[in-house]
Amino acid sequence: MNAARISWKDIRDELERRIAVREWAPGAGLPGEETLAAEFGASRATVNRAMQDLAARGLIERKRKAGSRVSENPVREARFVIPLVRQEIEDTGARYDYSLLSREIVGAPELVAARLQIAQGARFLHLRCLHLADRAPYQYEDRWISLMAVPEAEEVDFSSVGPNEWLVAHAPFSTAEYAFFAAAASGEEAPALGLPLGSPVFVGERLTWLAGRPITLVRMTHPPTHRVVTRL
Amino acid sequence: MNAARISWKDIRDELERRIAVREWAPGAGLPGEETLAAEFGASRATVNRAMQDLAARGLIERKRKAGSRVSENPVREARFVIPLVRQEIEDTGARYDYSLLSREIVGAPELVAARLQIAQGARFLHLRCLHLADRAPYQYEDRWISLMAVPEAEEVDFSSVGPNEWLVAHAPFSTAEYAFFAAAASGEEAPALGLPLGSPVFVGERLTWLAGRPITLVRMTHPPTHRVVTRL
DNA sequence: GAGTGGTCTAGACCACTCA
DNA sequence: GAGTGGTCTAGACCACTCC
Repeated sequence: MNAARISWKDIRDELERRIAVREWAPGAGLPGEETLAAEFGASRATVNRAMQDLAARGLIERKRKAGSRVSENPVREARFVIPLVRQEIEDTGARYDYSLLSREIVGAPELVAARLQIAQGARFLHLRCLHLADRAPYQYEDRWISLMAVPEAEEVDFSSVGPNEWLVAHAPFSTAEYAFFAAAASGEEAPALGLPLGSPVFVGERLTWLAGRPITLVRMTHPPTHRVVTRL
Repeated sequence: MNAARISWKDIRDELERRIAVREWAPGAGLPGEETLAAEFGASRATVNRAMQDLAARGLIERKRKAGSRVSENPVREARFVIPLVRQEIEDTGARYDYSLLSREIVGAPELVAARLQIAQGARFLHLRCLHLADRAPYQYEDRWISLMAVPEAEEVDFSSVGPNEWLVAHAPFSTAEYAFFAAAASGEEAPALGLPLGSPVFVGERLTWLAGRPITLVRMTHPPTHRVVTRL
């Protein structure tokens, strides 16, 4: 035996290289798995693994009978990690602080009910919190928790543990929707974040469900210095 | 034969269900692949495929010798599709229009050079464009193209084809970095988008390289109605 | 050292889709 | 109908990591 057995990652990288240098132009067909397997001296399963990876990232499109081809419009996908605020802050080496600004049990207002597709007036726990990085406001959190879905939350005092952390540990979810957008700092957000009213803020909104039942809705507001970054 | 052979997706879904209903709590260990294979009446490779999928989505963590365990902090990953503006607009059924606002060849200013990690003053094509959806401003594009990396761009008149579309078809890239953030509309952006100066805008910034050489830097500015949405 | 996941192989059958 | 990808199997060896 001389060389190490070829890995599916090697094959993937080589295929990716050929696409990058236009050896296979966009729209052009790739050789079949069998052919490539022979070329690389690997089994078809290994080639398949490599090509599945490329397909999953949108670099190639695969169809039975038709074969594989380089995507015309590389539907590039960006992947963002969505960590807990605390982790996010501590990972930068900064000190994390948390404070609960308000806590009340109320019927869901129209806006919240509509967003979660439930009846207006359902009992909810409404929390307002602030997360700080090195004593500076990092994120203002406005959260609604369905007491129908998570009744235990009613007994919890969120003064020392953030609702996100508590929910992660106590309430599983099956589906989530996440949205990013820019907005003007509201009369609640601006003072909490120490910004002038109407400043641009970066907002992340998240909704989660378990088996169709809404669990929580949260609006996370960041100062305009905040960036969400990813590499492709 | 009675039942269809079990699929790795079936196994994945079943494992995911057990995690969702806390049959396996966060932090708890999962059975080994061999055990699960026996339970499901499948081969270890099939179970492996299912578990790899869960691991890729951050639901479980896997370690040799230690085994697999349910993630304590489900490091949920969000995946966003990054389409061409035109596609993005036309997919909503809206009419797409494009206009070139300015085109000039200049040395890279300090800010751009720093961002791309190149020498200041390198020759760049600087374009300013506007993309409209149903006649309304949708995205203001401020783009820098390295003429060293893409010399053909110098001959191209971008009055009818957007630089993004042209680049996708003519300039491959190997690495890209993408960032989202909120900002206040600048003196260039505000009038182009028909917004008051200083309005909150949603900005996407993208840098691409081919084999270490910078190709293009683009800042895409959207009105505050813009949302980037994803489902997990 | 030993257990668990990571990966490869060779062969097989199936399912989708194009012609 | 036939070609190509999708997937499963059974067995094997390797690599990492914990003890």
